[in-house]
Amino acid sequence: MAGRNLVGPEVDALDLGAVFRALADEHRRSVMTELAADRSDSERGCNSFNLPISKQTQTHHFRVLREAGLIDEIDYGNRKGIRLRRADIEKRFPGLLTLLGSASPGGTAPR
Amino acid sequence: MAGRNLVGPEVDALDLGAVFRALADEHRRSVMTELAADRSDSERGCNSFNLPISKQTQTHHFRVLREAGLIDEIDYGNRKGIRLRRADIEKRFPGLLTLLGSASPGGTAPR
DNA sequence: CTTCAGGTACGATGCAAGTCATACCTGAAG
DNA sequence: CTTCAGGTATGACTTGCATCGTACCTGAAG
Repeated sequence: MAGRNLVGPEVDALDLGAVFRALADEHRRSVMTELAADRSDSERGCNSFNLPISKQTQTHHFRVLREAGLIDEIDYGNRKGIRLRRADIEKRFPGLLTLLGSASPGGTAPR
Repeated sequence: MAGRNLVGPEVDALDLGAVFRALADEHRRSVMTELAADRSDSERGCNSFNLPISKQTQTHHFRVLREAGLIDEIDYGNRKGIRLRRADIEKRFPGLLTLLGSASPGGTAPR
């Protein structure tokens, strides 16, 4: 079976407040930074991020990211796929994903 | 007297987490959106934003914005000036201020 | 069928954050 | 001096949120 896409907000309904609230958490931001860095936008598993938190908390965080409209969650029943909504984000909030890359406080020019 | 500038973090020390946490609040984000919209970057008074909250809470919010490195607070003793750190923000997080402009969920083209 | 791993639902807990009340400080104007 | 408006400090309250424990669901492999 192809898996069902769990619902998130439409492109036009994306709220900047929800996005900032979602990105305010360290763990969620690290997930988004990883996703933004991978330009192939391949679907990833939930535990491919090595988050140092319990699985219930991971469920919570991915839900927040989805409800903010940042990722898609594909439900396969006993496992789940994560995909970045790059096109939608770039359309609604251009530059946001680039911003996530310039996170490290040593910045874009380490040398 | 010229007024003393209250201390905030240096440009290189700006933390994206603190910035997102600061912008997660509605009131602080509205202040930042107003500041970002004014390209003259003139110094503004604290009560020129018409925030529907008490003055103690306003003190709190401006402090958070300053500690995140987003604004400067100039202390005149019995009043205070607010100035956007546009250059620093653009240097460290290019595109962030533009992002604040595309906030409204009807977007850049209301009509 | 049973077993097992990945994921969710619900509830409880602990902590951070937004809010305001009271009291106090600061500088300008009478 | 006194008065007054803008701002801050401290403390209390309340809400939101990140976290986890227990229990349950789902699909795949024996």
